[in-house]
Amino acid sequence: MQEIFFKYNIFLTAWGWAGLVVDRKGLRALVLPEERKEDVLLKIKEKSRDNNIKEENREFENLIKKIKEYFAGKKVDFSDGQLSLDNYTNFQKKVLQTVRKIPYGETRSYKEVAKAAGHPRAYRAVGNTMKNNPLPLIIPCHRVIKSDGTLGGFSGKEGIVLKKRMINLESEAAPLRSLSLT
DNA sequence: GTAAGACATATTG
DNA sequence: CAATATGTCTTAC
Repeated sequence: MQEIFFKYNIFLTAWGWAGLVVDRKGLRALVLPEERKEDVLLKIKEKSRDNNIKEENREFENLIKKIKEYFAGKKVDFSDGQLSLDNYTNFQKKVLQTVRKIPYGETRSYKEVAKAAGHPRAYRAVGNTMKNNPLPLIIPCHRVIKSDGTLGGFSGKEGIVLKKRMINLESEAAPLRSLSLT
């Protein structure tokens, strides 16, 4: 009586093909835009462990629309909606929830996140959690950078470019910047 | 101002 | 026990 547990959808954004996975509890995983659609599917299968996975074309239109708007440069808020985070430890949940509250166009350091999550010295463990973040963008781990102002990591070497691009996108879209950049 | 190294540090598998 | 998407500090360009 196992029904389908995972549903996924792949769609085209201004930055490339992106994908998402949903289970009963809520949004479970998200794949950031890539050039090739088949690579997105591959990542989705990884994240779903290939189990009971089914393509679904109608259910997530609202969320997909928001994601498309985001990559088109619109200021979008993802801080509502049900997430599926049961597999994670308490520490990881706290960190992920903390990061989720970072507003559009702003950044926090790993250290600040650690402190806000109630573990002031666990900044390095915060990095570990970011690496395993199943929901980039929704949980805006791209807004978490190093204390010295440099970017830190983002899913491999290629990923850094994307992180920078996303921060850039948000800084251009956010109109209320009193400071000009150097 | 940048680069490299040492050491501290928390959490996970 | 080892690994890590960090933080500070020190030293040497």
